[in-house]
Amino acid sequence: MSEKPPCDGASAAAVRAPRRVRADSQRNLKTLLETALAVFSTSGVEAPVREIAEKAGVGIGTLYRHFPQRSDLIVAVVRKEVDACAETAAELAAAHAPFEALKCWMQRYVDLVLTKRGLAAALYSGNPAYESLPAYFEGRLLPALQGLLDAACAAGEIRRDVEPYDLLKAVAQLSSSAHDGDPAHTRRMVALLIDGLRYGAAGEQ
Amino acid sequence: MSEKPPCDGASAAAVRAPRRVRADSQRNLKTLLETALAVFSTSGVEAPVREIAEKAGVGIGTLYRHFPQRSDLIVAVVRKEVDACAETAAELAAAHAPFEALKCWMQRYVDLVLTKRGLAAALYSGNPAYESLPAYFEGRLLPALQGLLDAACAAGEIRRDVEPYDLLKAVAQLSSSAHDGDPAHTRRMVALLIDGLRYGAAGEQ
DNA sequence: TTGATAAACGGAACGATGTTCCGTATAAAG
DNA sequence: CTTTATACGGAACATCGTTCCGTTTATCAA
Repeated sequence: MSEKPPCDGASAAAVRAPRRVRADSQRNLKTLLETALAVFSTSGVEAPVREIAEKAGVGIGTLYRHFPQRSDLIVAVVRKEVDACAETAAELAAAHAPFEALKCWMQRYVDLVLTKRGLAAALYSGNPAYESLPAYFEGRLLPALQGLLDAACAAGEIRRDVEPYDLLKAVAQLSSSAHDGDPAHTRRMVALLIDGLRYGAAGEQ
Repeated sequence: MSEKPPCDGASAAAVRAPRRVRADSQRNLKTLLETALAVFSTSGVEAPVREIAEKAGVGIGTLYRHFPQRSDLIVAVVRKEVDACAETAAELAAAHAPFEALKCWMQRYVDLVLTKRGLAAALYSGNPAYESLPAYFEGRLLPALQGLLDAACAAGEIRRDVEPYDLLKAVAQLSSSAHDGDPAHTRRMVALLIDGLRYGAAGEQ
């Protein structure tokens, strides 16, 4: 058996010392994600991978090292966006009154849906690579919205008979039908929908 | 000016004698449509055009002469399929009792939706080439279903309070959710839905 | 029947795209 | 500083959709 210097106090068997991840690798990964988000928002998800690699100042080989398939990059970007949107909920809840936070977050969610132009095509493409995305959407976004709704309910600012899932879906539908209209209209309609939550609240006037 | 032999008794100006469409051209067009339908049903709409041309025993140039864009071929096949489905309605109405005809046609419609796997992606792709398809669906299928429903209503076999549009959409949804399930389940559920039409009919037992 | 001719055919070639491969560069560890 | 695992870069490949143009052929008039 080959002798290796002890990793630490643990038994020397099995696992070999895992070298730390190279700094440039981490940097490139971060840059690629940011660039891909920017490009996807501008040109849609069907943008060529080469364009993303170039704008990130990185070779195609590097891109493919981090994301073996084009779909992996798309999935990573979407998940990161969803994460960011979900995390916004807590921030808004801490900074505003419950209903105000809810209202702001909904507009944030509209942004999320709006910038994902062309993603629906990928989702419905039958490509197994995207199958996990809808579940991820729900898993992250539902709890976030649930928290906001609970807080607003507890404060007596909104009614209690609305399901987070229904709300999420309704807003998504309002947003997706606006692919040929102006985003301002979508925002107004969503605001109207959310205002509807105040009707019949516990602390009604 | 060049001299041309007179076309016919009409004034010699403007229109020249339009030569008849070549027989091989018509034949190739027909073959291409049939082959494309077969290939799309097997491999999905994302099948390469070259494969279709080869299986049709035709050069790519010929395919592109008839369908300048890949999307043109897809649209043509879909429209032809929709036409065929719509025309089935009249045949079934002539051959069966009203409700039986309705029931059969619905299963025919399920087939139509089922074989169009992956077409949803094209529809939602934002490609303007497919924008006209949903309207064509409604324009052809709604009247067909309307006729079957009217006949069944007149015979007192079903209730009158169901809109053709709602029915079409419901069945499509039942079918599309089956992309990961078995078609048999879809068929049973659709049959159940249609049987629901008999509840509360004029001539109820 | 036989040219003349417009129309259709066939497929090589082009450009774009996703993906692979491998020689080179370099950050981390001793 | 030397070593070495790791990551990088980009040429090269395969596969698309699409274009182009020389060749073939169905139609029509004589």
